[in-house]
Amino acid sequence: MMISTKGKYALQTMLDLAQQAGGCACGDAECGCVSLKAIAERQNISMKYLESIAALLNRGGLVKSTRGKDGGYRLAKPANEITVAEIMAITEGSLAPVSCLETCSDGQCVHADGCLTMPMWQKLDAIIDEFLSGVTLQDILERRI
Amino acid sequence: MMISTKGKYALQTMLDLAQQAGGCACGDAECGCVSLKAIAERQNISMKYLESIAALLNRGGLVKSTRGKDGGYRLAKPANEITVAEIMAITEGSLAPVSCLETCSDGQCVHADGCLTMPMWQKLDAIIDEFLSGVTLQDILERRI
DNA sequence: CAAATTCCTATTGATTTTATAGGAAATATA
DNA sequence: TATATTTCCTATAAAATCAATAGGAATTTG
Repeated sequence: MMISTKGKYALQTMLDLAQQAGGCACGDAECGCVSLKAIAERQNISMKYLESIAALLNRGGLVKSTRGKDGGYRLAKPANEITVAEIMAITEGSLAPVSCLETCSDGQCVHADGCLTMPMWQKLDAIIDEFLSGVTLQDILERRI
Repeated sequence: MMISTKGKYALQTMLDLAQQAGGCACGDAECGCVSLKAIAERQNISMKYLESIAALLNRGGLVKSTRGKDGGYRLAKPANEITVAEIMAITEGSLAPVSCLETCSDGQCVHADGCLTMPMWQKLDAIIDEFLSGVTLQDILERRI
């Protein structure tokens, strides 16, 4: 499996934030602050687990957080500027199809020269990245894909 | 990671078999029988682990085996008719990018109707399969990719 | 001050990966 | 027939990763 529940939950969370934008309890239509509790309930995900995922998205700059009562998360950019590739890169670390792809790029593989299969893995990696880089949250919400 | 060492070793093994075809110790130019011991040494893989991988390839119909002294494995089809997709399907079970893709196809997911992301995962799955189905052992050996 | 929320660190249980071990069955050759 | 070599089969184990869970500190609103 390429994408674990971590990446899957992260995408669900980002989509939830995009959908709920402007519906914050604070009354400010511009705010769009959504608490993890609300997301966890709607998406049926353990809240404690979601906390660790939200922390990744926060550190990765995809969401902004507000602490304290009535706090929560909101998207750091418009939904049409956030791609699935970004979300996966932050939560899954890497989507490289084989682990040695990164070792190879880093020049750490001693067999890199004679490796017959690396060009194929590199191309597959590029194809996957190209596809996911072309899908934004907006695309998914509008069912354009 | 999408492809574990199991799939990676399986591909190495198949390439090794394709390269050594005809070079069997039995002297028969048509035989091409290669022992796991030889493959394990050349590819630097644990022989006992390779045994379990070879068993998968055998049951999957990609190789044929001969038991006993001077026995070994050989490709069940010409190298230009064996695709990487076949090898991965047999050794990795599935390359589905998310686990729920299969659950969804089986009609077991109760949220399938409203699922926003499934169409994207299905398309990604199709793209990956399409690519790997287009790469044969021969392509890799001739460095056509 | 109370309630709600994010933030932080540590731990745990389950699953998967990556083998290892020991021997049974088959085959070629001397 | 005996021996060496090889595939075949089942069981076990060590290590890594995944998927949470737990407890509380820090922050903010009212």
